[in-house]
Amino acid sequence: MTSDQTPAQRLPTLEDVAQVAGVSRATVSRVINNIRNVDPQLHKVVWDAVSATGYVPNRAARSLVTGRTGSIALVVSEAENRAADDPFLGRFFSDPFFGRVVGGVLSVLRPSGVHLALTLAGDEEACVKVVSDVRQGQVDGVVVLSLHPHDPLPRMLADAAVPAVLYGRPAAPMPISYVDVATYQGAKLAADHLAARGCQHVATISGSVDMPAGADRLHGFREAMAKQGVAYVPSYDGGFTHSGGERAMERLLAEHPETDGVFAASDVMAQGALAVLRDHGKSVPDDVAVVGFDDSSAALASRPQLTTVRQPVEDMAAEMARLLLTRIDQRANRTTSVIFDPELILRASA
Amino acid sequence: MTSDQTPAQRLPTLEDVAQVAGVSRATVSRVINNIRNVDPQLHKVVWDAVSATGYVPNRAARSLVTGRTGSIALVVSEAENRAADDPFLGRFFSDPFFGRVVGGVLSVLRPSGVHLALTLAGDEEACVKVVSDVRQGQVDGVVVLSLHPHDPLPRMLADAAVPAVLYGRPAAPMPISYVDVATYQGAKLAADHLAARGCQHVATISGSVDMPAGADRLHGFREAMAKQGVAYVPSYDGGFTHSGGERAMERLLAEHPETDGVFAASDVMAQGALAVLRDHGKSVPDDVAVVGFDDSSAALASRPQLTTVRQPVEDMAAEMARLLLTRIDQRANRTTSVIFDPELILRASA
DNA sequence: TGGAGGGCGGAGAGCGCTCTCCCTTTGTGC
DNA sequence: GCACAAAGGGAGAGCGCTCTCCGCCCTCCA
Repeated sequence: MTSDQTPAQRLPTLEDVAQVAGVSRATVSRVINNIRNVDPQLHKVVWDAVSATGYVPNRAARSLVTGRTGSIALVVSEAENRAADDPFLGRFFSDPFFGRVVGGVLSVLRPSGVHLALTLAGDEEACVKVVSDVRQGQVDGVVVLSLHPHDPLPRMLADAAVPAVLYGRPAAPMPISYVDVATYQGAKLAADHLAARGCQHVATISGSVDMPAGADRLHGFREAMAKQGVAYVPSYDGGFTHSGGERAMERLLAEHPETDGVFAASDVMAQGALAVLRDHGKSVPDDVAVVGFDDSSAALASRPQLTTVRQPVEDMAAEMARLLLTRIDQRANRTTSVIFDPELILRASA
Repeated sequence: MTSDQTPAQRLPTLEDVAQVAGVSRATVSRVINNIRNVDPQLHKVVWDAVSATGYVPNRAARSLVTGRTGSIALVVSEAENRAADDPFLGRFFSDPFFGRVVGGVLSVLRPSGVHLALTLAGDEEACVKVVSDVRQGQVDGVVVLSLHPHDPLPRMLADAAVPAVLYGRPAAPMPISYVDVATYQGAKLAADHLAARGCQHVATISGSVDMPAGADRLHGFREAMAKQGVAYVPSYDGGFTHSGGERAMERLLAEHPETDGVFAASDVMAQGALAVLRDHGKSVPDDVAVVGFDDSSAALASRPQLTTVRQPVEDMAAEMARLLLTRIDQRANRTTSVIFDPELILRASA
C-alpha cells in the first residue's frame, strides 16, 4: 500500500499547497505568516491553494522550529493541598466567575489560534511544575487565578521572570503583571449609593483583610464614607463566606440595631446577611439596604436580588490574555498592570 | 556569539543525554519510551544521564513524528449561542460540578503528561471547529460536557468517528462513548429512602423530560415507587431551574396539600421547593421530606441542607479520560460506555 | 546602455524526536 | 567447532515547518 492510496488520511502540507500554487514552500510559508513583501497576486494564488487543499498548519512542526508552543496555561492556584471537591475550590468554581474568565481569555486566544491548557496547582509541588513547564517550553506562558493570599506561585513566577499575568494584584508587591479592578472606586460606588439612598447608619461586612481584595474593599469603603461625612463605619469580618456573612450580620444587628445600610465585600456574604435580616424580620431594602460586591450568581439567587459592584471580568480576562501574548511576543520582561473600572449594578436590595 | 555561549538558554536534547550516557540517541529514546529490550544496566545509565542533564522531551518534536499532540480538549458545549455571562452557562459553572470534572480528568491526564485544552463550543460553528480541530490533529481527542439535549456536537463527533467521550448518555442513541450514572438506581435510592421514612404521599418535581437526565430520573423514581406499592406519583415539571422548582412546588401544594415527601430531580429545584415550603409554613423534613439530586453546592447552601443523590463525578470524569486515552492509543474506534453507581447523601432535609 | 540596488522567490539546512533498518554480539544446538 | 537465531544497539531518514542565504530580475539613474 503506497501512501497515495490513502489520500484522505494524509493531511495537506505546505509542500502540497506550494505545488498547487506553483510556488515554493518558503513562499507559502511567507504568505501564511504574512511575512515580508510577497507579490499581492501571488498572495491570492497561495490563499486559493490553501483553501483548495484545506491546508492547516501543523502546530508541532511550527512549534519545533519557532520554539513556541502556541498554548498558554490557565492556572487555578490554591496551593493549599485541597481535594477537588473541597468546599473552597468548590466555592471558587461555584460562580460564573470562572466561566466568565475563561470566556474572556478565550475570546482573545481563539483568533490567534492559541490553546488554553487548564491546570490546577493544588500544592507547592504543582507550582514548581507550573514554573518548570513554562521554562521547558511546555507552554509559552501562564495566566493565573490565585485564590489564596499566601499562594507561593506568584512569587515563583516573578522570580523565574517567566511570562505570566495574574488576575488581581498580588498580596505582596512583586515584579509581575496583573489586571485588577479599581477596588477603592468600587467601594466608593457602594458608599455613594447607600448615602444617596439616605442611609444614616451604615456598616460594612468585610472580607479577610489579609487578602488585597478584603483590605481594599474595607478601606475604600471607609474612605468613601468619610468623604460623605461619616467618620465611623462599624465593620465586621465575614471572611468571604456565607456563614461568615451571617455571623457578621448577627453581631452587627446586636451591637448596632440602628443600622440601615450594609456594604458586604462579597455577594456571598451579602446573601448570608440577607438571610439573617429576614430572620430578624427586617425588610430589605426598606429597613436595611444591602449592597454586595462581585455580581456573582449569589447576587441573582438572593431574595431580594442584590444591588452589587460588578467587575468587568470578561474584559479583565481578555486583557490578561492580551498582556500575556504581548509579553510572549516581545520576549522582553517588562511587567504591566491594567486597572479596570467597576460598575454598580442596581437591583432590589438597595 | 556561538551557541555554546548561552548554555543556560538551550534546553538539553536527546543528543545531549546520549552523549552523557555514552550511547546513541536511539537508545535514549528507547529507554525514555520504555520500548523493546534495553539492557537493564544501560537503562539505569540513561536515566541517570537524563536527570543529570535535566532533560525533558520536546513535545513538538515528538508530536511531529508520532502524529499525536499529547493534548486533549475539554469541550463545554452548549450550542445555543450564549454569552459567557449568560444565566445558563453561569448556572453551569455555578456548581462544584465543573471543578470536580476537571479534577477527575486531570488526575488521569497529569501522570501521562497529557495537556487539557479548554474549549467553549457556543454555537454550531464552534462545534464544527471542534471536530475539525481533532481531525487536523490540533488535539488527539475530546471529552465533552454537553449541556443541551439538542446539542449537535455529539452527533457530529459520532459521525466523524473521532476519539470522543461524553459525560452523560447522549439524548439520541449514537455510536459514541460515554460515562454516566445509573440514574434509575439513583432515583430508586431516593424513592426507597422516602418510603423508609414513612412518607405516605410522595410526589416528584421533574427536570426537562427532553433531557435524558430529566426523563430517566422521573421514570426511575416512578418505577421504584411502584415497586414500593405506590401506583401513582404526582409529578410537576420544574425544568431544572430554581424558579421552576418553586412553581412546581406551589402547584404541588395547591393540588396535593397532603404531600409529605418530594423527590426533586435536581438540587437547584429542591432548593426552590424548600423556599416555597418555608413560605407555606411547612417544616422540612417533619411536614415534608425533600430529596434532591446531584449533590451540588445548592445542596449545602440550602436550609436545611439537602439529602440528595450524588454522582461520583470525579470517578466518572477520570474514567472519561481513561476511555479517551485508550481509544486514542488503540486507534480503533470501538465505543464504550461505563455506568457508575450513585450514592445517597444523607443530610437534614429527608 | 551599463551598473547598482532593491524587491521577490527558491533552495536547503536544520528544529528534536521516533522508528526502521541493519550490524554486531552473544547464545544455542548439533 | 560451526551454523543459525535472537537480541541489543547504532545509523540515518525523515516528520512539516521556518528562516537564512542567495540569486534572479526589474527598476532607476547616470
